[in-house]
Amino acid sequence: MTLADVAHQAGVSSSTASLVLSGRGRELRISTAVHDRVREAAETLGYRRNTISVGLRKGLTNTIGFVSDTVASSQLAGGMIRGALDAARESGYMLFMSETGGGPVQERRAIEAMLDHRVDGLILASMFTRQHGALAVELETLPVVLLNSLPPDGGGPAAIVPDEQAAGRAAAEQLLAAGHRDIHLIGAGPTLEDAPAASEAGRLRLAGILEALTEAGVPPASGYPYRSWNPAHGWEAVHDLLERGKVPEALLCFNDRLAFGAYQALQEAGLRIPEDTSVISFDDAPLAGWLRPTLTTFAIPHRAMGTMAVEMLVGALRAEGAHPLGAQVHRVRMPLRERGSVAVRSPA
Amino acid sequence: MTLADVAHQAGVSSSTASLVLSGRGRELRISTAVHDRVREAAETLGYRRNTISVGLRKGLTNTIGFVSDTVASSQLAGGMIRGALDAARESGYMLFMSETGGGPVQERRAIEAMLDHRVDGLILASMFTRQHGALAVELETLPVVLLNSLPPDGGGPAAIVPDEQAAGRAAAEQLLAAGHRDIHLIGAGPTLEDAPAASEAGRLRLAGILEALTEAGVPPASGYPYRSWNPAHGWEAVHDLLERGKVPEALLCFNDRLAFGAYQALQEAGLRIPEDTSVISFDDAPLAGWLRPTLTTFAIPHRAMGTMAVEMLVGALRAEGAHPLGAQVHRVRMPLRERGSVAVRSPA
DNA sequence: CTGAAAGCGCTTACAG
DNA sequence: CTGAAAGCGCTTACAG
Repeated sequence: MTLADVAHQAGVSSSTASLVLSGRGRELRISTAVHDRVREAAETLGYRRNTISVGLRKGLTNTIGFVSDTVASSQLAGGMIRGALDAARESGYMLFMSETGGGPVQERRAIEAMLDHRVDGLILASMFTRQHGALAVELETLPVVLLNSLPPDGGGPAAIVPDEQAAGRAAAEQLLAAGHRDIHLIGAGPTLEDAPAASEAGRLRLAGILEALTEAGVPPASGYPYRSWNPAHGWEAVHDLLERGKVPEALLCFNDRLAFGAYQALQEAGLRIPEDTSVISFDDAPLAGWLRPTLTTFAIPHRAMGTMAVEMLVGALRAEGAHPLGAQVHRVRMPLRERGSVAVRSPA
Repeated sequence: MTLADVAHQAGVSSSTASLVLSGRGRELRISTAVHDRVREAAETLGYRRNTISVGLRKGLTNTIGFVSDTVASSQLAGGMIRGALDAARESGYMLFMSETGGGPVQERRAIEAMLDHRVDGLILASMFTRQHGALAVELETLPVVLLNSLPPDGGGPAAIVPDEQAAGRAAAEQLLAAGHRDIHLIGAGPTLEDAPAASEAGRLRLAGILEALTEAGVPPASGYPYRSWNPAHGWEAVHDLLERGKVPEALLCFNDRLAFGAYQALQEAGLRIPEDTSVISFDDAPLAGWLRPTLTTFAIPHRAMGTMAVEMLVGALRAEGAHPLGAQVHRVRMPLRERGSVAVRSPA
């Protein structure tokens, strides 16, 4: 079924059929009769426009490349894909997916493959918030947005990241407002220097936390920096804390997996959450809703970020055709999921 | 940079340049000199073949569509995407991703979009193993594979699913071999009728379990059927079990989330795993490795399944060009991850 | 208001 | 051994 078939069936030229079917018929004052005949022919023949030929002819493929390190397979940030996919569908774009595993060489190859397929725009997504390496020059010719990573030094494309620092502040403020003064940091701290080097999120969360605590005149009671943030680390930190003989009033965990480990250590010691110890955290992984009690945590707005990435791209494409996007960094608010792990402490 | 540019630079026609660059030069005995000149021109000009024009000309796009209900965003089966992406890269294919949310109308639309973009083959993936609904007729013209779902009644495309029944058998046998005779089923059972209607996995796991237990003359001590399998259900079941005053010897949980809930109830009651109660499960979610003790569970081989789907498609495409795949159902073995939650019971 | 022609960038018979 | 021509299925000036 080609356009020629439809045109023939409707008894018009393929130019006319093309005009009608692409919606430019009215504008060019094609008669209603012809209009209807073409529409009907297309309908009865079950015609569908061949996107490939359109792509070749127009130089635009209605296609966006989504290159990530391990977003799909790591099962932690699927929301970004969901948001991107939804927004793409809304705007009539298709998404090419690709995973690099994180290596710059693989990233380069993945991007080349995307370019070979003539994507109209490109999303470069990261599992964890980090600073992105230098980008290939070819990328200066089409709109690119960094999703969950920061532009390389010396400028770069637009970027979308969670507002980690604000969330850090908010987490500390949440505990302070609940009356806690004995606040332990699990994952980083106690000073600004004790942040995992590779983690932008860690650095910013810590900065926000320390700002709020300092302003309140309540320095952290302790800090347990770790390079990676898994339950075993959370368990270890809290186990150590308890061995020193003190029951912490409040634990500020740098992510939900650490909080899970903290739960385990607390519960093994017979302590109750939140009556004995309050816990607050970041990420809002599915886990957070499964814990007992459910975990109060600041969500990474993955889905909103994914949506935003596609919308920015589509906006740029519709604006003046495939021009590079400015180098703004968009920081998206991390919403608080208030659940059951923070207790209000009655003033002593 | 087009082929014409390369040809011009090398001083040959674009036919010749095409032949050389597509690797058919040797075969057609093009002179080494010309060969080298074309290669060099392509190199220095940074020529990359325009996949879109090739697609139009050949009618083949080197593209596979991956339509799922919620595989990427549910964050439970990311391995399927990973496997598919890896295999596609290996074979020089690109993957279009799309998520339908599960509705048949949305699925239909997603498939049409894929067809409009002239994918060479199609993967229809499900989050949970289920029977797939009827497929549109258009799909009879290109290779399709169902990933993690079974063909509709009356035949259909090839399908890849985990071998749930064998895993059910193996799980029961594992507990029996460890000397357990007091085995409680959490999630389905105690009889074959007590399976969640919508879950193919539940039905088959249960069938396998009951086969093995019946053969051993050890009927399940109890069964707790649930329609959905979340930690809260696991907790509830085990809480109920304990309220009846008995400490179960072994819990056979229908997935890791249920097992997590069982852990919570057991630990809140001061029971030790696996000393007091053994626990075994299915899925091998990331959670399984985070629990204390780590959870013994049968993994869903998501990644292998994803790889297999692409390889089958590519095989069919390379064989005799885009013919439909036979209706075999491939059942992939679910490997046991033997960890710390099952104890050997000394004979009383 | 509608049609004929050119062209997007390739590949593939077909000549020579 | 190499080149000229046609054609994949569209869209877009350009005529009329």
